[in-house]
Amino acid sequence: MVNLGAEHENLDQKAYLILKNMIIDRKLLPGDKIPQEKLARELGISRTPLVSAIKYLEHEKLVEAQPRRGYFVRFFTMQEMVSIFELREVLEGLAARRAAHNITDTQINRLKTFFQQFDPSADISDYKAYSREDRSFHNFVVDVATKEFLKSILQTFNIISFSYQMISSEGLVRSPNETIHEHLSVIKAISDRDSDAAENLMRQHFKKTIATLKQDIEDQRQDVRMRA
Amino acid sequence: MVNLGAEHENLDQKAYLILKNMIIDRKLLPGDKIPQEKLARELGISRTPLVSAIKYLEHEKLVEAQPRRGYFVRFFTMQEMVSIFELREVLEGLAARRAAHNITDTQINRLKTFFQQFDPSADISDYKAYSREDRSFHNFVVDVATKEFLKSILQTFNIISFSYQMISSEGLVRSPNETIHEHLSVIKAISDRDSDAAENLMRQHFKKTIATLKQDIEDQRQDVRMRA
DNA sequence: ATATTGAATTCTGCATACAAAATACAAAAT
DNA sequence: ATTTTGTATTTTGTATGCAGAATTCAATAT
Repeated sequence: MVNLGAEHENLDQKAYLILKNMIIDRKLLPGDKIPQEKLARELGISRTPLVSAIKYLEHEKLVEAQPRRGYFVRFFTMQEMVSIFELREVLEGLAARRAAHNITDTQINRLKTFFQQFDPSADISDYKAYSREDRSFHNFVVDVATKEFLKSILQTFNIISFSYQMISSEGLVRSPNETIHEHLSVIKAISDRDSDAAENLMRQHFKKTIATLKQDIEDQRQDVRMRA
Repeated sequence: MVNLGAEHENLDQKAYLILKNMIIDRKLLPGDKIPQEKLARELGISRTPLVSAIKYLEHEKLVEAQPRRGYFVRFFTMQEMVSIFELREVLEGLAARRAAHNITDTQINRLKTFFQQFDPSADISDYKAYSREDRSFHNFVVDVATKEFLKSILQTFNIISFSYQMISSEGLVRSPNETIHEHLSVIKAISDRDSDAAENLMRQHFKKTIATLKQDIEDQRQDVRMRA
């Protein structure tokens, strides 16, 4: 018998994934109202599962409810982006620690391939590719850490970070040539199964990003809302 | 005009809070199926907002969906409880750091009143009162830290910890006489606005609890499910 | 020209309806 | 006595219906 455990994926879930992607891909921009009737028609479903999906996203803080007025894609202020990175700092710090503790030899081999395509001593100009690798790398660490709760929370914040691409190019706060050494050192610590180092290095990595973010806010000195 | 900003609280939200309390108060036990029709009738609402509420709780991992079969109050294994405390360690560590940074003089005065009713040198026997104080204290720190995301995530895990009271008496993993000194030292660090110390002490506090939890698991050496 | 009012329209929040799936249970078969 | 089968009942997942709130927009007043 094939695929006994086949997921009965309901419309909620489908609508949820589609909506989420619309936000990530910026088909829906921050501030936009979510047109229930229209969207439901486009997706060929009724409002019921769509509303369900919207409420998932409300819980993830990607969407904001205005009672009796509707649901809107959320704005994030720079200050909120700092909060998100602070959360990622401690959560991915924990993930790195768990990963160092749990990782298998096979996973170590895979881990060591991350960022191999980039030469740290040269000028890394393909921001898009680097950004993609960055995202995969962080997701991989979380996967290895393998704690359900941690994973589900982090997915949300990861998405927020990366979906706000306008912070700077391709969602990267700092340049590849600056971060690649940090990435490589985290990879080394996890591969060495050194939990303490893994957590500390990951946190340092984020602390530096947060410092840069805060500096950017200082430099701009406006109450900049993060519309493109 | 009075209470202009009155919240238009919808039935979703009401049902959500009621359900959550039913789980915390153990009116609904882990493993129990959530009876939609019956509950809706009891609450005097239709299934629509109730299902909405249930799905909130599913997202918070307090409830588990079995497609086409219904929703069930989740079981947590001891291992999962350890994961939850690991999360609380890093998240409340961050909260303590932020609290030390943000706290006002008024808040410091309030903070210092926590645990005053207990004498650290005597034998603290009222576990129930201590447990309540413990919970208020942790919530207060999170409130002072005041970051929306952090707060909303932590509320969930706090509730999971405390709703699983059977771990030991009143949800306390360790005895009051053991933890009160740690609580007082966290209070001091935050009052002194020493961010680093606040984070470290809070993390140490949790690390010890986690160690005790793990030891308990060793001692029991069974795949104990956490039904009362 | 701008502000105000009020009817027409749209949309939300909730209840209800209903088909398909799951469950319970009784009767028949082993 | 246990297992199997078939039927009745319950419950889920989704669509639809509807009252009332919000919004729009044109007509009137300032």
